[in-house]
Amino acid sequence: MTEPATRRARNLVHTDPAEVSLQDVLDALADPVRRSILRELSAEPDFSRACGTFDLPVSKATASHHFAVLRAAGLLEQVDRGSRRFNRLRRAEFDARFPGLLALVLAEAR
Amino acid sequence: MTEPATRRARNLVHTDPAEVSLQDVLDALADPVRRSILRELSAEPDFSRACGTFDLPVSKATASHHFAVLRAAGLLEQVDRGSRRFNRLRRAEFDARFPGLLALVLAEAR
DNA sequence: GTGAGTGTACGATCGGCATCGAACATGTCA
DNA sequence: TGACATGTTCGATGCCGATCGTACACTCAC
Repeated sequence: MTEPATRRARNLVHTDPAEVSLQDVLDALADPVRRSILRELSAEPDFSRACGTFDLPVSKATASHHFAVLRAAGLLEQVDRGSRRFNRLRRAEFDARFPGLLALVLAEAR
Repeated sequence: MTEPATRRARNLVHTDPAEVSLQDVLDALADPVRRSILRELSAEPDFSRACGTFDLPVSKATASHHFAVLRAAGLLEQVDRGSRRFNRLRRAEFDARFPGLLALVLAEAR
């Protein structure tokens, strides 16, 4: 672990999937916009998509809120590169905590 | 399939778990009262518990609402016996539609 | 430095859902 | 028939979360 380079990165706090409650996870996954983020994220390599590159039917402010909820639920990891924030789906860790749940979301039709 | 005996039983409509959307299921499972119903139900034989026998922190009207939501989500089957309505957890059918999901709910601590 | 691009924080609004009491419907039993 | 028990329906209420516009913070390139 090296020191975070930028100031933004220092304020980025993550939640360990192992410490997330089922309640929080279900609340996070109950929103269709958030599930679409997870599906879109699962289709490409880790940290290849910044928040702003997602095609979402909501405003920039709302999208930011959804990313924060997903991060707090232990569903994704984010890193700052330049002025952008890149995302990674925490497949293994999350699946270890809630086996099969992520698969259901990613398999959802649409 | 025989004809329903009572009038109430004739108005009892069920939802096939195979036709339930992930959205509806997540909405149903996002409520802690509903999850407690499922857990309590899983601990005893099928159709051994009537709606009124559950120890829930809500009024009679609200409890009735929760049972209706669970039934609509394909999570439980109900039969009328006398003036009571007995419940069965649709383990196999639901697990076939959403593998692993019910297990997570039943394993929830509390 | 300035400017543009990216993302967050803040405050306000809005809609939907959980909740309730009361009335109603149904069924059982005396 | 009456009294009682079980469960649903109805209308109203209150709260929480999704949503937005705006302002702000940060980073990079020039």
